[in-house]
Amino acid sequence: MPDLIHGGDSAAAVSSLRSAVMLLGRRLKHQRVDESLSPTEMSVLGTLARCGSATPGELARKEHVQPPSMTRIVALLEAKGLVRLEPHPDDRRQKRVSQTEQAEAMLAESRTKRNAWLAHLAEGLDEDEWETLRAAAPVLEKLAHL
Amino acid sequence: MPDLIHGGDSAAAVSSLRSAVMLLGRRLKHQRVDESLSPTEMSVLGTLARCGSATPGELARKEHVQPPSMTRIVALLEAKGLVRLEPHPDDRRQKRVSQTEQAEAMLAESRTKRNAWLAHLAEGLDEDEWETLRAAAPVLEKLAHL
DNA sequence: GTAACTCATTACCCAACCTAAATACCACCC
DNA sequence: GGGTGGTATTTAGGTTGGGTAATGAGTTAC
Repeated sequence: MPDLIHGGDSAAAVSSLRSAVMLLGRRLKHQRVDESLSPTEMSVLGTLARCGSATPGELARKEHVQPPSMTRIVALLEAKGLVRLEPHPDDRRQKRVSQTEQAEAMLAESRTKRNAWLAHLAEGLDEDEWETLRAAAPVLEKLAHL
Repeated sequence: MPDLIHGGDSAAAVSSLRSAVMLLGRRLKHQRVDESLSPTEMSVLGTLARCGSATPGELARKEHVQPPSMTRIVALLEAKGLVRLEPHPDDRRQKRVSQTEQAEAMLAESRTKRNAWLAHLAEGLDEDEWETLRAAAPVLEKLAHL
């Protein structure tokens, strides 16, 4: 078993990580900024904010969703005016997706509300625990994208 | 804004945490030990392993799921022989749910497979990053249950 | 003993994915 | 240049894991 490439008791950590991530994910689903936006739609907007613009296929890969799902998500976002669709300059099969100014504004508002919710939750954590979490956030993000 | 009860730039951490948790959760959904078991069903078995036994209502609260959903989940688990249902000794409205030996065996196997998957993923992480994650796991779990 | 509450359940519904197949396009080779 | 294989997106249809509302059975308080 190639499990203990990293020392110690990773079994417990993995198990704990898995259940915590799933549970937190379920709860986060209910904490939407805009009721009409699904968690994945939010996530796509976040990705676009970081990457500038991308094709539907790229987005599907980054979000680990199948292409047809991304098509629908992008279509919904466009209908809400949060995303712009342009033809790809080099390849007419592809499209370029980029966020609108409206999306930026919404993301800002979103960040504020999420902060409030998580800060409220984090009141049950002491300063050390929160610091641990802050350190882990980027690692978790890296792991999720591997 | 009651966001900065803890110093620094929690906004970025929160945002990062949220998207990472959602993305990882989506990927974990596909990494099932037993194809016929949903993530929440697995989670319920885990909870039962820790707590011994519980009523459907207690389980629903712990998993942050509505009671009717837990009824269905428990029924499915029972049909698969992973869980036992007994009448509650003191209150005939309630029931006691406890895991079977079969469930314990499955959980053990599950732990092995998940380890393999996550260890594989974690090969993209260096030792320090993995250590950070190990430290964060219990905190994340605490947070998820707050 | 009845009113009010709680636990579990039943019946029905919906959202967010998926797979398979179709369409449009590019790139290579003869 | 025309066919052939491969890729990007979309369309169509299905599954699943939850949710809400309403019901039934049992308990507790008055």
